[in-house]
Amino acid sequence: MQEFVYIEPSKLTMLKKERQAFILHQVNLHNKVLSSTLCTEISVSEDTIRRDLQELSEEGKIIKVHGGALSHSFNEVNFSTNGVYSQPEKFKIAQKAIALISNGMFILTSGGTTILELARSLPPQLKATFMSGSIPAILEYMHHPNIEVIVIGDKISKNSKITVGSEAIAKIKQMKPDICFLGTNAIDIQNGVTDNDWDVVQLKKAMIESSKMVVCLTISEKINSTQPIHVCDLSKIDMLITELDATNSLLKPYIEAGVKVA
Amino acid sequence: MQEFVYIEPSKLTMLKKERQAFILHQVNLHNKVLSSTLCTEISVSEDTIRRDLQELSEEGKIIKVHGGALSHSFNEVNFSTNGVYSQPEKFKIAQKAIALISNGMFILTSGGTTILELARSLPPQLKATFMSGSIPAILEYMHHPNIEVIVIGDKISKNSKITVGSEAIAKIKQMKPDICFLGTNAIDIQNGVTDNDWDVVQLKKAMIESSKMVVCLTISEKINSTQPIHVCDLSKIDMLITELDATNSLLKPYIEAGVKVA
DNA sequence: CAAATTCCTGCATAAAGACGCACAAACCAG
DNA sequence: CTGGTTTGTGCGTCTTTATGCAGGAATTTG
Repeated sequence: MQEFVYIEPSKLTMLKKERQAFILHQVNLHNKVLSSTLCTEISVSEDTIRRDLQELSEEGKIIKVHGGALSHSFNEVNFSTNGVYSQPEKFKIAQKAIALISNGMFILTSGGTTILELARSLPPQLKATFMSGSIPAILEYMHHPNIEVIVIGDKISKNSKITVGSEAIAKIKQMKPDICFLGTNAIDIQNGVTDNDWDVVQLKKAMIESSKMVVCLTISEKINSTQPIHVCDLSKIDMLITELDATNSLLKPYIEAGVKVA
Repeated sequence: MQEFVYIEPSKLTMLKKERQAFILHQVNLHNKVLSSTLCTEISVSEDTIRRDLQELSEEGKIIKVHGGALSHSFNEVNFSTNGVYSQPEKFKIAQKAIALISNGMFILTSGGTTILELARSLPPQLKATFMSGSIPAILEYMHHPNIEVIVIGDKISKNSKITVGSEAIAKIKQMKPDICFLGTNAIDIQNGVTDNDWDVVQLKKAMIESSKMVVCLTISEKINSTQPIHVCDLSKIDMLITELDATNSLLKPYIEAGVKVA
């Protein structure tokens, strides 16, 4: 019935999931998409696009608005460093993470709000070198009196506010940090650490490979959840830090898998 | 001001949320916006702006007043409010600088409050690539809807809030930007451009060498002043932008020395 | 107080969304 | 293979939303 049945068999395999992945990628890339452009790009009806946006929105991956969709970075006003929503969980996580840091260490960090909380909570007397490509995190490190900040340069990914690309990865590979703190979007037993932004995943992979010790920070909410793109197996993780007590049953499988927990 | 000739009417569509995010950003930065300015900037009717301001005001994000809106003074953004010195002049400078930029250009900028004002004033429709090592400037570029941002990585110099060092210089040398905008600390006829931070000077030298066109931005107050470290001779400068009218006698010697003035 | 903005209230219109329905393709027992 | 079920997609119709426009009211300003 539809004309595309005969035109391009390769495009025929543009399944729903595939299409949604494409849309999500576009949103993450450009921070916004218009339904109209999408439907010409993918050659489907506006209805289908709308349904896709609807679903993605229900999954919390994008924000649907009249005429298209936006990435989350739009209404998350984490730009103002004055803690709008003070999150006690993240504070707790930050405290545990800080306990791992000693004077003179060389620390590599990813982005994300948990890392940001860590950055804010660093004790003023701490002397260390922090390296990151996350602009918000760099801002925080910069305010600290005794911390040296190394910026990883490359193109900025606007939605994650972090530099991504081959230059960034190459730079990371030259380093051998004592600890790598990873803000973690999803972690589970089967798939290990997963994420939803391809560029960020590449970066995290490099960070994990380079570092002497890899520490994942995450609120318990994200434990046992999965995102589409694989970052690393559990075996690569040295420690998992959540706001939970180490004895919490939710963490037990991870301990059994050989991950330290704090 | 300059006009942006726009070929693609489809891309002109700015989603409501997007527009409001932009407005909110402007309000937070400048602490005030005028409806009239906004409606020419975003190219929508004044009515739409008013409705946006209305909604943002109802959400408590701004304070609507006759003729525009104000930011909540308690929610201060750390950088914008640390007493930007002589802002009206810098705004004027920024406007002149923006007139030089066209869609698709690759722009290199240094740091400093004048550059920051330039970054804030970039019209939302402008599509260009900006490269900088200045964290505050990067923050601004990052919030712009259509600008790609390349971060120059290296160690952060805390007092100038910019990345400095051999890595940064090496990176700059690989580039060939269309325009280089230099925030300028001191300039005079005999010594040309001078500055007071060794690392920053090294960086600026590299920027000047790499760029097709070098534009110095400075408030007139700094004209005919000298700093200890030499950056470059006047001959390297293609254009000097101040808040003054080009006919001002203060600028005459520079014009005679072959520097364009705006 | 008068002139000029700016604001508000409808209203018109075009675009986008929601909902029901049809139909093809895939899926799945038997 | 077959007949039923599920799923995905597109098409109409109707509703909602967004935006601009026109006027009269309200306000700032000199």
